[in-house]
Amino acid sequence: MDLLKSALAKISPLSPETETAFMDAWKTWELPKDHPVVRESTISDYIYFIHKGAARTYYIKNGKDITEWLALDQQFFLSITSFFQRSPSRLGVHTLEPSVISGIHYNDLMSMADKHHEVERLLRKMVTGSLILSQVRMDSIQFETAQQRYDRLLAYSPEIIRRVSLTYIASFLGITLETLSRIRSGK
Amino acid sequence: MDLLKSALAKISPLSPETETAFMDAWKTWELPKDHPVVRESTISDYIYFIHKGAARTYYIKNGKDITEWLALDQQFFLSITSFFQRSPSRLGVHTLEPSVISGIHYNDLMSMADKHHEVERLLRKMVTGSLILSQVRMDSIQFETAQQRYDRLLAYSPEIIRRVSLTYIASFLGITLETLSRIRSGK
DNA sequence: AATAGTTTTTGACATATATCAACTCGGCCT
DNA sequence: AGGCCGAGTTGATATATGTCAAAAACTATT
Repeated sequence: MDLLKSALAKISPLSPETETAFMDAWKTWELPKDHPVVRESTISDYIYFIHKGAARTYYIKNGKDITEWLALDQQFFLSITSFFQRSPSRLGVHTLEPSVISGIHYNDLMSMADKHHEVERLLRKMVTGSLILSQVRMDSIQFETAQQRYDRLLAYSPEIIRRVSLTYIASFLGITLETLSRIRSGK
Repeated sequence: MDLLKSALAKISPLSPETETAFMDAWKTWELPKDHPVVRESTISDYIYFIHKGAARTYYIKNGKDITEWLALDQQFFLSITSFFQRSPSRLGVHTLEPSVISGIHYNDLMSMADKHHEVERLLRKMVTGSLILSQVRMDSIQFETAQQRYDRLLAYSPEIIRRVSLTYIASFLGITLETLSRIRSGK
């Protein structure tokens, strides 16, 4: 729980009382490799935090499996549209390694945000961070070549390249496995 | 000011006292056509609301003028990364029509969000809405063809196509003017 | 109405990346 | 150890969209 606490504290500090109450709302699961976390076509009710391990957010687009997000140790992840719009998402999530994952349910988070201004602020900052990331990623997809996107990932998160299979990385970067392979071999 | 009030109320209601205080923090400008709103390479200090008119958010990427966002009547707009990260942005904004625009300064917004839980909640919901939009747009850029993106814009906001020049629409859709022209002529 | 200026269209060609298909590599199982 | 299976590589070809250049269609101004 300490990793989660300190990850949250980095985003926005909570008073001791609020923190205690807030931490109580999180549940924790220990999952083996290749285990589902969120089933496709359901409403994704949780924001997750991965203490240790790796998880992949994906969906099927035109019969193809697309990696939407890759989360390694100490990262948060969620199905944004499903969670906030309370609508079933095409998104699924599964572990890529044995992982320890915590999650907080939408209802619990919202009622805490309602009760505690500090939690509302924390949530606002988390969402803002996500939004900035989303903008950067959009820019990258729209204007950078496949090579540049790969280089950016390598710089930003070499861990991903070390721990995740190329098939998943390719669709995460929005390119095919073949193109990624050619990029890595240097043309 | 009523348009702004009701746009805000639609996102998250404020108590009468908070609303009064909050509305006071907004400034309003009346601008002619083709007038700058935010200069490039400065920190964008405001979240804007356009009562009536049209504005374009743009930046220069590799010597090209790229439209980042188009806002018509009753929409909010801002330079997300610059505003929240407090960093100079490459982003500029200018009017495309004679417009009435209001804005709230970062410092004022943040101090109000600090003081009033309700404002914090409003801000959180605005950011969440932006995030969802950003996700949808990313998905569109990554997986839809130019034709599909144009069709989507036509369905979602025919006003934009009626009032904004094709040059700007093209870069907003992430395609060239020539490609857009061919799409419109039906191949 | 004529001119000048901008915006849009059209055409020929270039290019990054996708697609399809075959081959290779490396780990895993009995 | 041999063989199998999924993952990754390599090659040939296809395609959507970009680039460059010129023509045409609007718009505004005198």
